[in-house]
Amino acid sequence: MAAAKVTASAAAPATRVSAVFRSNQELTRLARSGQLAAARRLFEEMPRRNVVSYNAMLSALARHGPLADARRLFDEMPRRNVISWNVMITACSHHGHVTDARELFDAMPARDDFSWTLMVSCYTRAGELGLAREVLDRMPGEKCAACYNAMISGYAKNGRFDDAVTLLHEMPVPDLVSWNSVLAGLTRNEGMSRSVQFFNEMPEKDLVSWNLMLEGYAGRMNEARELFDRMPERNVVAWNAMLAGYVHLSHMEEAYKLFTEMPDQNSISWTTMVSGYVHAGKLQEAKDVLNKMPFDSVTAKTALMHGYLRSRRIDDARKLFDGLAVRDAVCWNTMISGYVQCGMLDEAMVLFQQMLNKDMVSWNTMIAGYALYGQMPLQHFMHMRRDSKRADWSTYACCFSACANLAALHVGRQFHSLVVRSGHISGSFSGNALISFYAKCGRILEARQVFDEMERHDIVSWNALIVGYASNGNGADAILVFRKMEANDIRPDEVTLVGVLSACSHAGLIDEGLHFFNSMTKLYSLKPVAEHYACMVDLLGRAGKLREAFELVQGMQMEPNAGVWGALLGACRVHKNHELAQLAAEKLFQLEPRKTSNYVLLSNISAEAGNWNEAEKVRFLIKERNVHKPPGLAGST
DNA sequence: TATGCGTAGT
Repeated sequence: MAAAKVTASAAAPATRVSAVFRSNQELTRLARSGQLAAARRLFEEMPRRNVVSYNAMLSALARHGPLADARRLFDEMPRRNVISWNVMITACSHHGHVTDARELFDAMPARDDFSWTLMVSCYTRAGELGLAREVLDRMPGEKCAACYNAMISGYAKNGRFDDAVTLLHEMPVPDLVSWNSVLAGLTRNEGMSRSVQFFNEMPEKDLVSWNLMLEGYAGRMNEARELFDRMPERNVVAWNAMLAGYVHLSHMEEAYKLFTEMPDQNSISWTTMVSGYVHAGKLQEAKDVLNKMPFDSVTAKTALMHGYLRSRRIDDARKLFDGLAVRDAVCWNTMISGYVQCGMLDEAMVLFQQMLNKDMVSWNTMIAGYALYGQMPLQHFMHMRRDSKRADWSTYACCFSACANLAALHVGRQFHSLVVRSGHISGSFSGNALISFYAKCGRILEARQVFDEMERHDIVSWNALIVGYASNGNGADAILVFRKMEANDIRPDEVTLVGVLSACSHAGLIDEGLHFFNSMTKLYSLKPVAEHYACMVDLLGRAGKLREAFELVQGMQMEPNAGVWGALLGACRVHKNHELAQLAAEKLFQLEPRKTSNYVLLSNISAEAGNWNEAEKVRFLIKERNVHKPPGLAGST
């Protein structure tokens, strides 16, 4: 043995190096495609490993395994280079472990442009824009464009367009990616009128810019088509955006026509078709498309699995799941949630325990499932959560939000006592979730008690209490808390104002509401967003001032969203304004073509107005557009 | 060879 080793190393170091090289390539491939088990096996079997082997294995674990495993490998590595550190930071960032990411960033011996960019995007992803900006500003020398872009898209995603544009102009050479980041924020959050304006002002445009605009027109196919025809060139992404538009409207004939006309279809085009048929309730067609699909795609199979599960065809779904070569978190969660919705909690639990990379959705699904069926093996969950100790606050937060959404007061109380015993109450995360939980369950006094017992209050704590009072119809107390918050020198944010405005609305404080709304910008330098307009429409609507409400909507700087039209529609119902209801409903159907409650509301308004023809027409629309009731309420189908 | 994901699935 020893002799053979000596000969090998003396004979041809070059071949040995290339063997490691080849193994590394294979390892990288397995890591990329998510074949974690195979990657592990190869890594274990490799007679020699270099830093690249370790990095490849680390990135496989970072992307597809539990964070703890990645960390263990990172700590065991004989040698690390800057990429090892960067991969580890990425892993922490993806799992929401921002503090760990920062500790690594501070500890690393040398940083490259990548590291700085990673840290900025880690913070923006967590909504910590201030900290992200500090990192960007601290970056020595000439800052790279990617780092600026991470910050710009962080601002844009959070609706801070002025900051995004300001930073864009501070860049030595703003590239197209920077412009496109802002445009992406606009098309996804602000509606199209502002996007069009920005798009026209862009110094140059590429395919990404055009495609973002197309994506923004989703469901408004006349406008989309017009833009599509105007494009100087089209790639598969553009075609896919058009396809998604038709699919979004459940116009599957048109989608299919487009699909056959496309110059080339990629895996996303096929997946879009599969999911389109699934949402249209056409499972056979979905299955046919999937079978013809020349790519192996977890995403497409997950879509069909979802369809089966919605029709309670558990065995068909499970067969698909078992046949998957690569399983990511989404497909696990889909299968687990399918079991939960069918009341098969034991099966759900078995899968949940087998799942390696559980995320928030997995935990939420299981906890909500047990809460739904009135059981909750609390200790069991807490034991299981040991594998990622540091995320304990998030477990509690997610328990509380599950309980709150289900109004599971009793179970939530049990969690509360567990939190107290485990000492996690001091952190504001679980405390804030607890406030919201009690408030959502209508126990505002208990919410208040939690708030009073907390050591420190951040903006979220104050907001939770204000919104809590408001949603429980106690507008006066909400405003009292708001005044106290101001007295404590805490600067209100957008959420605070949503709470305050809805408090005024619930309490019938019209003048106060108008005052807060009109002085938002001046007093708190907050620009009203769609949610604030929705509150004001609600406020004016409740007071019977429908005309003022409608004028407010027409004067909006941004595209009114579904919340705004929904508030108007609700007000129309109370005050029996049939014409305006019709208009608001039309807008809602465009924005949320699949939401049953909108159709039902309009149908009811028409019926109450004695307009039976109209009511019948709306019911027909529901059938024609294949609008589905949400799963769980669907009964036996 | 390894790292900041334009479009798809919970």
